[in-house]
Amino acid sequence: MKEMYPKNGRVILHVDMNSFYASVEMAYDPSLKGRPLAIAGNVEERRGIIVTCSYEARKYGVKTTMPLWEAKKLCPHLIVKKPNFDRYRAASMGMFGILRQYTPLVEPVSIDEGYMDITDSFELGSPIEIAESIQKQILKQLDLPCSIGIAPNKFLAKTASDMKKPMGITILRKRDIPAVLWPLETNEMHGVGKKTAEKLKTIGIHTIGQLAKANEIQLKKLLGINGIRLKERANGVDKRHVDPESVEEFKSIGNSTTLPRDMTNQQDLFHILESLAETVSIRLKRKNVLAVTLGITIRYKDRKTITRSKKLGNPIQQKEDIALAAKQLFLKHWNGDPVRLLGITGYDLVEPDFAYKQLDLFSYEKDAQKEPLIQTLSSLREKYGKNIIERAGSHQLDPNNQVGTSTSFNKDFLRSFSQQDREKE
DNA sequence: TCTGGGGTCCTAGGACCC
DNA sequence: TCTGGGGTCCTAGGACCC
Repeated sequence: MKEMYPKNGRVILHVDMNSFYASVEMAYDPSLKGRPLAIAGNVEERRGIIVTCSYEARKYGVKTTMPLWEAKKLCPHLIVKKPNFDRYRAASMGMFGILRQYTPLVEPVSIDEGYMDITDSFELGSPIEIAESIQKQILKQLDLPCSIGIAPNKFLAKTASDMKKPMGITILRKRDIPAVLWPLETNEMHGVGKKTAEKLKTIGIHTIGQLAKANEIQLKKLLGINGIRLKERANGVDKRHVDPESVEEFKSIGNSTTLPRDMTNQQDLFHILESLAETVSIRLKRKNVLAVTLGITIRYKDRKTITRSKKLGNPIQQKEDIALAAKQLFLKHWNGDPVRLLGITGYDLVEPDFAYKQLDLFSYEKDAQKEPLIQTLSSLREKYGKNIIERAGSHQLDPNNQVGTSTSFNKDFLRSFSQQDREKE
């Protein structure tokens, strides 16, 4: 087995849950199995779209991101459910807990997929045996299907896991690339979307094989550094490591919502901003970070979308501070047209003791900002920062902010977890 | 009856400093 | 008096992914 893999090479798995949200619902309610099921946001509203759907629904042409009304037209007896994120988070924790039984080198990339580096886990068996064992265990303990890709790097593992669904295990070796990868169109590649595929066509590149042999100067001019990277990937080259820490590093935390109807009234819009600010504040606290930069998103009736952001003097976390900054940005940049979506995002996230030091500098050596559109308690605090210093330094570790590694995870636990979560709200 | 909400990474221009 | 780049920060937007 070992000679299959070069001494310095790695063995990477990509584990990808199949139609995750729909599968979790089926695990909860087995009577849903074998039926066309879709999970959709905004079920009661006019703007619902399909988030995930079962394979039975896909047979009717129902697809992710399709508007709900269109999906119902294609499949009139479609079962539609609202997302239960608590359930999905619990299932996700169970899934990653299982993966960590095989190696600590597990990197979650989203709620339903992750990479593993099993190069040094061969005492557990061959890569295929390990993949089969993982797949069986996830099915047995959580009643959830997944596909697994086995390859010498992340890109190829991700590509491989996509090739057999549901419940597939696929090996993709370097030497398979010309036969398996190169005939495909470029937009089949992870990292190439509609726009990039169109651009590539303008220089005569239609397939991954053509991309693999493309002129680098031309690629760089067309796509920047990303062009070079895509050519490397097309040749099966990807040097990124599996990084178990990356899940802890948040770059931004935000919340946005499409309004039930387009709105023009400033007070109504402010109310929305206040509730978004509250959510963002809760999430910042849960992750135990403060935001140095605050941004808003405004989408107008015609779907034209702008983002505006401002770096703040003080890192913030409280909902009043977030709402204030968001309202200021909104008033400064809103053109008065009907608004379809509003969002608030915190960037440049820092931990409380870092924020404490920052605040120390800011409150004693610098003037507070000079453009208070709205005078509130919060903006006064911004000027006379002492209260904020106490607050920023006082946050405790949130016990909910822990990654689950439970090995005794099973469906019953999954149910009870979600039950508790619901009761809390 | 068009098209959600959570993110990441990259680019590019202007301000500002040296 | 007339002249130059380089580097970094901040902001806005685009592309992509799940």
